Amino acid sequence: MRARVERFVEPSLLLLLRERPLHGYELLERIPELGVEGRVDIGNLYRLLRSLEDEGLVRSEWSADLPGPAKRTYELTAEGRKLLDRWAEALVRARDTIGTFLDRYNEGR
Amino acid sequence: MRARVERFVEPSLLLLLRERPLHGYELLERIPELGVEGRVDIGNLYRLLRSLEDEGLVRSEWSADLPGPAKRTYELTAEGRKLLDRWAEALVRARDTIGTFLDRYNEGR
DNA sequence: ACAGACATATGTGTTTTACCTATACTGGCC
DNA sequence: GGCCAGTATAGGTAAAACACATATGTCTGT
Repeated sequence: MRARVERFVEPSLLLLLRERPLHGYELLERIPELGVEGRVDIGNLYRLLRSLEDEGLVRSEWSADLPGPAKRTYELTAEGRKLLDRWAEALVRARDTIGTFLDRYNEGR
Repeated sequence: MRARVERFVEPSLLLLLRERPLHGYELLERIPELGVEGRVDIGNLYRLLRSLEDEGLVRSEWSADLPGPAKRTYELTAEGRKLLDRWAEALVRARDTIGTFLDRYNEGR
């Protein structure tokens, strides 16, 4: 699809996990709260979570206590928290950039 | 590199070409005006221009008149103009989404 | 004659994204 | 008891996007 802005899933996961530990499927359900456009692919979401874990940005364990299917609960590490802070800075800059773009767009009509 | 917002080159080309026809190398030089972070790969920029042309979003021809090395000058088509308008709408939504994200980020400190 | 800036272009490997399939547990319904 | 839908995690794979490198040719200044 054309005219989409991407790369928003990773910071969304980090922000949601800063608030409290969640498992993958819950993250999938909550991401729309943050205004992410289009559906997030669940397969890629699990892969992303595992790669974040490999890099020490999140930590997980199986939650044997919870009812229902086996759930892996993720929580943010101190490193992950730092990455979220860097994402927030990047997003502030991105918002400014978009503003500059739109001002110039609106000048030409 | 982590914590970057991407996918900004295509709308930038369309916006610059709406203002006036330019050739690839000029586009490369002007993109930073729009606040795009990081350097844009020149090879991919030429490829993107040709794929935009294949889709009828821009039109080009060799400018034999201009001095210096052979230059291919691009101009925006009506279709390209429409795509730019859709990009502008998408970017307005993206800016709002970033705002929502940052509000929630700042709530948690 | 050579170096450096201008200009376009291709090759290629990696990362990201989209789409599809597989597996398994649980609850409600008939 | 059998079935289905919803919950939950995960892998396979092809396409698209991106980064990095190389090739080719023109023109300007020294």
